[in-house]
Amino acid sequence: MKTVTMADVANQANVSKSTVSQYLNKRYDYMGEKTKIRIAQAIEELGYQPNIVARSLKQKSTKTIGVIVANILHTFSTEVSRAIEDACNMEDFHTIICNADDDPAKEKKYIEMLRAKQVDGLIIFPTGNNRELYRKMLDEKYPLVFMDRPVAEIPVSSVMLNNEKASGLAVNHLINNGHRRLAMITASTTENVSPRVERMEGFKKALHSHKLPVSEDYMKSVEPDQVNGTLEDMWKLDEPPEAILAGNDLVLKEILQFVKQKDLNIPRDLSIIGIDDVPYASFYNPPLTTIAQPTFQMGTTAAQVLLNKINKKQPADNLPDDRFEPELKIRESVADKGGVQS
Amino acid sequence: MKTVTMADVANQANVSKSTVSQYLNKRYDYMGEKTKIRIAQAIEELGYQPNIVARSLKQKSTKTIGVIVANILHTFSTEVSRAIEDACNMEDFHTIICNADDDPAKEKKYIEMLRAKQVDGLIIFPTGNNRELYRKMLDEKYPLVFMDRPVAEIPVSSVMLNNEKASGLAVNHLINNGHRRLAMITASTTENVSPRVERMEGFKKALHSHKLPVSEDYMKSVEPDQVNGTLEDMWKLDEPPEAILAGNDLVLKEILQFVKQKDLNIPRDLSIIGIDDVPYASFYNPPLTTIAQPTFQMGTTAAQVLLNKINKKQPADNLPDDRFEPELKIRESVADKGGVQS
DNA sequence: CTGAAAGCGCTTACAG
DNA sequence: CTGAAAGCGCTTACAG
Repeated sequence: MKTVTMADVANQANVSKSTVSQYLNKRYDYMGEKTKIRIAQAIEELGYQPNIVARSLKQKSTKTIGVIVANILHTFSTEVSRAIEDACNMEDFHTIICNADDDPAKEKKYIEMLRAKQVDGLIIFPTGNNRELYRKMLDEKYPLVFMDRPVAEIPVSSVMLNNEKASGLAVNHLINNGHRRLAMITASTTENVSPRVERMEGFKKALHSHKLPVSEDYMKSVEPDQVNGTLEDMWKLDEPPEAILAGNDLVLKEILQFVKQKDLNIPRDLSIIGIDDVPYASFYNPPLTTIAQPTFQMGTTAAQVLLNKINKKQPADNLPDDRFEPELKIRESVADKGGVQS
Repeated sequence: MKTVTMADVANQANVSKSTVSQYLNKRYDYMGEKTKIRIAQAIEELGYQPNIVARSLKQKSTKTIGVIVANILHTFSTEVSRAIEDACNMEDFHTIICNADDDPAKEKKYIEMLRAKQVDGLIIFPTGNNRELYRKMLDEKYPLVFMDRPVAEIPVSSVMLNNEKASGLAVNHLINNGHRRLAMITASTTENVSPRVERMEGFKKALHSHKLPVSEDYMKSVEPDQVNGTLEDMWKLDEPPEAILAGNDLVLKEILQFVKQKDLNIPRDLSIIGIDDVPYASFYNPPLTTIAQPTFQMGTTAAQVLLNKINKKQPADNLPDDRFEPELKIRESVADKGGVQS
């Protein structure tokens, strides 16, 4: 299994390595027709495949980018990653996806590993706790874009959802259908993960603007494994909520499990809206009303912004953060209690 | 952003590049204590990060493997991929995942791309239509393992499910619960994709062994977008099936959609079992009885077999194909019609 | 139109 | 205990 190299091709074709290289890179400008043919034949006969590692070393570009996802278990992450991959493929870039598992230490390890592998740029769903590292990359002008979350004081372009609006859309829909006692559960906000904070804020604001009371008992930010206990507590209240907004897909799953365990009927006993249009939403019983994120657009945009930075088409992080619009997908998990349609 | 190289570190520490390299590779055998410290300091001060691309070129090993999945939309693929990643991480190997999208042309492109990138080995969920390429890799003794499917006449170790047993488990469970009219739908077998064929075979055999008639009207292998039409046809029969076995997760999804559209009740009107333990199985309404594949084990095994080949611990493809055992997860989508429990 | 030469950033016998 | 030198497989000015 001796590998055939460019030198072998050059020999076989009776030209120099330089010429073979030109040929491979389609710089045919002054190349003789017969030379081309000889080279093509030699490549064919020897079954030559260029060694990209060698090329990368010389060119100082690997034509690949890294993406570090905070947590691959979210459908959001997988969908966005796929969109990034597709967009990169269009431009002949490859993609290496890593899962930080919500662990800043892992995130750091992956950033270093990917940079050691000389990826040309990074799209990071930041855990938020590697500020020095982010800062260093910014200072070095290393091509970087954040996804889903910004990082305070690190002015790097970030591709994000309009999170407040996402909650607003849900609250409006619920209120328009006659609901009054609305609850919301998000994942833990202890790390100050901004989408969770913003979604909760949006929830409060929307309640306010409808002149509804905002009760702390109805608003919880907890770890997934505590969602069940949290719901138990709510159900012990004199007035349990009539509707609940799940801050993301993992929370939704826990809520659905609780509903089953309590043998509640959706939407008769409880209306549900989930942020993230989970894959089973349309064929669940009942079909689930959700707030969809435009994952495809978001991934595509992130890839384009990064590729522009890599290609120096865009000098700095001067553009405003992109905020993408959520979309309400009305299905059947919200009861019609005779509210006003807006 | 001038990158700092090993030469810079050597200068700073007043040693040669060789010594720095030794240090980095922890070959401390004869290294002076003060030398070590000087090098460590220099690395620290300069913020030096080794360039893995350069190392790979020299060492002719990238410490990364590629995995080419037939279709990333299957939960099976994503779960197995994650297991492979984890197993590789343990051994300090990286993983690049590519999605062939059931398209042999894409598969070929990825094989070539990954080999050009000098990955040390490949795990392929084969589409089956690149036999010459597979053959070539076998001949070159390039480290390779197949997942999910074998390839006829290409004796490369393949990690697979015991597919016949998977169907058998489902049929037995259904019959034990008093069902008689059993149907099965799998994805298209036109490409001779063996798991689909084997699952259908297993279904037939199990029926036989229970002395039940095998009706062609109840056994269909079609593309996902034809599942709905196929079911419509079955429901026009004088006796539609009482129970249906979904050959994989994508087929299951289509069946569930059909059930909803026809407003059928599971399991009163129709019992369902799906091969692949889909993530929503436990909290669907009703919870879905499934046949689970040991995806974690399968991925881990594939990674280990490949890593062994790469490390030459294992000379050839002499080991028998691994067949992994499916597991019946009894939940609530199968009616109890008073059969005999086995 | 094509080739000789230098160099990308490492590693690795080998010499001392 | 450490260094000089060659080489991994390419690309790219530059010369002719």
